[in-house]
Amino acid sequence: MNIDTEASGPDPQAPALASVWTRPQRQRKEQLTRERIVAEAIRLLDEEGLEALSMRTLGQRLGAGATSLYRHVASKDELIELVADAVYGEIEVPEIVDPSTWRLALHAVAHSLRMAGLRHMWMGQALGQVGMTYVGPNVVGVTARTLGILTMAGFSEDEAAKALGTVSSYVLGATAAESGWLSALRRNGYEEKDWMRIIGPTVVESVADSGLTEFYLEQLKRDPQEVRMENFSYGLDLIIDSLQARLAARLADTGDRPTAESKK
Amino acid sequence: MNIDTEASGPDPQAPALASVWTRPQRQRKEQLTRERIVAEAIRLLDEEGLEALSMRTLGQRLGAGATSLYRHVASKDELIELVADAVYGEIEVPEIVDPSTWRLALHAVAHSLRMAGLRHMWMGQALGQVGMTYVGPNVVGVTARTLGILTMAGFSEDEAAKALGTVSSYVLGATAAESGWLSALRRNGYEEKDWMRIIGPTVVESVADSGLTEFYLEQLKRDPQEVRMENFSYGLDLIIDSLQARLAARLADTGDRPTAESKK
DNA sequence: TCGCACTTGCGCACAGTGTGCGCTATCGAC
DNA sequence: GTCGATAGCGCACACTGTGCGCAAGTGCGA
Repeated sequence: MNIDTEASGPDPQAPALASVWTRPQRQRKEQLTRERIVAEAIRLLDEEGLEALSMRTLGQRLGAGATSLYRHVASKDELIELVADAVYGEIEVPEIVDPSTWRLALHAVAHSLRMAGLRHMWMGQALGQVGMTYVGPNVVGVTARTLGILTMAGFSEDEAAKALGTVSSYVLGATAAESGWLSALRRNGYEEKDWMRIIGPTVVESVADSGLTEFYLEQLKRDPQEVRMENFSYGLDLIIDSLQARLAARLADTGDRPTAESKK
Repeated sequence: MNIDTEASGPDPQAPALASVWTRPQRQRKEQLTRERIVAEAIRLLDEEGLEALSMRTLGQRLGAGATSLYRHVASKDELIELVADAVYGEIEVPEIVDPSTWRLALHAVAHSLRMAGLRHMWMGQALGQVGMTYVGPNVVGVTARTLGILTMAGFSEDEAAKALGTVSSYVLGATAAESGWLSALRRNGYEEKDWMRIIGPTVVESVADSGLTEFYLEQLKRDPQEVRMENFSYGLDLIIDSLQARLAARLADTGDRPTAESKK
């Protein structure tokens, strides 16, 4: 019997089949990889928020022990960096052909970034936790491509960098505030509209002596989502308008066509 | 002996003196108050950063047990809200008399906010953690006074609110990025200059295919602190310039003097 | 003056965290 | 078939926020 088992088994096909089915079982359990870990982390974060992300629960969701993750990820902070960079991978930077469309392109990037931030409402917290200036490949990619748009449009490299810095600071700040607000609401089980009705009076009272009450009361009647979008666009336009003015001044000085000098 | 002890003690002065010196000892230990807790928390945060703030160490610094703090503060999150609001208390909003100086005033508020954020480099993280849109008295105060400046200058309430939202999103985003960057450096024991020299080549390599290398290399030679300040001012001017343009357009339409209509 | 209610502080305990260490399987190459 | 490498895991440690119940002290009414 022992010999049988070793040689070919009682039923020659059984062990072969067993080994075929047991070996993949390990692999069917879809070996832990950095990609799988990051993907599942994002799913967990989207569902439960940043404070719910622990190595133990993440491991559990992957059918693995907590410490197994450390074979692929050096620390929780590193994982957060990876996850943040992955979100930047969702950002779309349009390939522009006509440099004069830089305005639209920049708009698109900004809105894409905002939408990513709102899809993953933990993004603001995560960036704060991790330093906000790590250099992941996707971040670098988005940055480089957007800078490309601006230099093609005629901005100097120096000004393009400053401009992009301004836009992304604004977008990140605004989006962090928005998503922080929204997730705070959700954590307390409120709907956006209800909350407005509850906190509204308090806010109004607080600023009563500034004579601003009517305006705030007016705000409460509108669709909050629409208001947020409008506010965001307002600020973005403010910045882009100024950029356009500077670009015009610059081009008037040199008298150059933008495409001629920078489109290599 | 028992009777002695009860009546007046072996040495009559000893117990009296003891009670005199032991009772104040409790009060000398400067009773725990919310203010003291918040102040010490800020000190701890400034010295050691957000991740070093634990109820136990904070209690220890105050000569108290960890759970004693909970008599004055509902939770750690609430403490962070208090601490964040306290920082807003450091912001200076100039009292303006001439409405046309709104530009300068807004500049001053923005820079004051940035400086507060850099003085307390944990501020960005804290705001992210706590929702960023809580309504503490100091936040409300700064907001209301700044809105006052803008409406006095001639902005409608609607536009003043949007404008302030834009500015503070930008400032918070930019400052969070700056302080995140700086504290990440400090955590790893680098000086700003050293780091630039270390990471510089990597960044340059990353964006090499965009042909932006010369510019980045140039950046590395300058004083980083000055560069950061310049970048911040660039973005702020971008926004304020646009605001001025909108205000001019608005006033041209109505033909009103700003002071006449809004100065109460 | 006494006594009582009430505040303030604290120790204990619990559940949960990130992560280092060392063991055990399994896999790929010779 | 044997062996080195590597992935995964259990255990353990130090540490976290915070609920609970008890002790000490305070101020107020009788």
